[in-house]
Amino acid sequence: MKKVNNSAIRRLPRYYRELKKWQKNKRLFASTRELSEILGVHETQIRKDLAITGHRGIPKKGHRIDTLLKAIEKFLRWDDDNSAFIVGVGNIGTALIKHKQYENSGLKIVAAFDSNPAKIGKSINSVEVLPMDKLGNLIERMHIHIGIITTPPHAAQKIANTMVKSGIMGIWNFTSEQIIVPENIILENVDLYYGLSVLSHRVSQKLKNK
Amino acid sequence: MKKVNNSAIRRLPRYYRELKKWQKNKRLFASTRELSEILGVHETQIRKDLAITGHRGIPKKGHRIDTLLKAIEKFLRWDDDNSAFIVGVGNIGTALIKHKQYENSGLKIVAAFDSNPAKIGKSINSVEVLPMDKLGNLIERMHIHIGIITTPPHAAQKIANTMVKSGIMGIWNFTSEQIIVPENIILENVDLYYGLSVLSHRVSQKLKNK
DNA sequence: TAGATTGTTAATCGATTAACAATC
DNA sequence: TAGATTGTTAATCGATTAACAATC
Repeated sequence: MKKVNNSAIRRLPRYYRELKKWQKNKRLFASTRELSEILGVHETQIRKDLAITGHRGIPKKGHRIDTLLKAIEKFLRWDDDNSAFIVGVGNIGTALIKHKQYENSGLKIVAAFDSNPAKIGKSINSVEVLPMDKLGNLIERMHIHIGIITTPPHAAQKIANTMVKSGIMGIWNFTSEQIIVPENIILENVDLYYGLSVLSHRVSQKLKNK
Repeated sequence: MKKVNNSAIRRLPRYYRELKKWQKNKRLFASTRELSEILGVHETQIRKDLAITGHRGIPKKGHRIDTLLKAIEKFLRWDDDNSAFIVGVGNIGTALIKHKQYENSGLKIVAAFDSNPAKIGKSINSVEVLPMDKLGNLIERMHIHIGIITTPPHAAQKIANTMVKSGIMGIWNFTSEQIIVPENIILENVDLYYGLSVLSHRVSQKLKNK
């Protein structure tokens, strides 16, 4: 089993988004040098990252943008069935649902769930909001593999349990709750405040040295 | 100049949040062993991270929670003036404003800005929404050091320019736009979709191997 | 052809983990 | 005291960067 380079996988969508822009401007080739300058990622790093997709560049010209985009899509399995359910239609949940079409991310949010009766039955970008008690059943029936949790933290563990029991394979957790899942379940935690401590620490440091 | 360990700084708030919970449950001491088990961070890692705050644990007992919390606050300068302005009162912006009090993050959002006249004048959690044209002026007058950008991507660079010109020192960018700032400005980019590619890649991998 | 840009191997760097003496 | 837990030094690991031959 060849080991996967998660750092590279995380960076690929950034390249993808930038390349999409270039494509819109009718450019045909991209050199890692230019990507490097704009994205602030080391040139060699980008070459290695692109290498994992199997795409080959042409010396002196760079990478053909159209085939490279396809290679990234293929490598990240954006053509596969990445249907997901989202639970919690608050601000973050709504943001994710609304962003889904113009972020090229390979994710398809097919339904939303909320416990608030005022929200149930409504649609956001044609994603319907359903009552919580349908969650488990629909995961099973629709063979959904990815669950997104954007509820208040206290509700997160219970929802995760339902998801796991119904056959979800990966959970994308936006709450600050430390969710516990069986070992075979893939869990990605998103901490909105992750970078803040570094930012404020460095700003304070700078103020002090003035 | 001793070098700062950014990885450790990013992890400290996680320890902090967990310890706060323990404190609420009237616990007085915390061992790195227990923290390690709950947070899934290596025991030695936690010891090293806590060491940068200068706090010392007691062999056989662990760290006194109350003094440790204070030490983390002090190290991360949460007592300093971390007043910030936020620009863009959409879903993400609103989420950040609403979360501000119960997330212990040392950040104080003191005003919001938006270009939508329908939003101007309103308040979210007693944070007033002001018109965009007041941004630069108020940054200067109120000596704000941190700016948060939660607008659509296309507006981000212009706002960053205004912020920089008015004296902002750190920018927390939630848009997918690659903002360019002078070298002396601290920039933290948040990519909501950062972990998604790894999640969906691993889920696809798993499905294939079934 | 000459030279720009590639892909890859080797070297460096930094972060994580292991080992262990110190100590309440 | 005995032993649990600390803080730190050394070893490992993985990711980043440098160097360079290959090639369109």
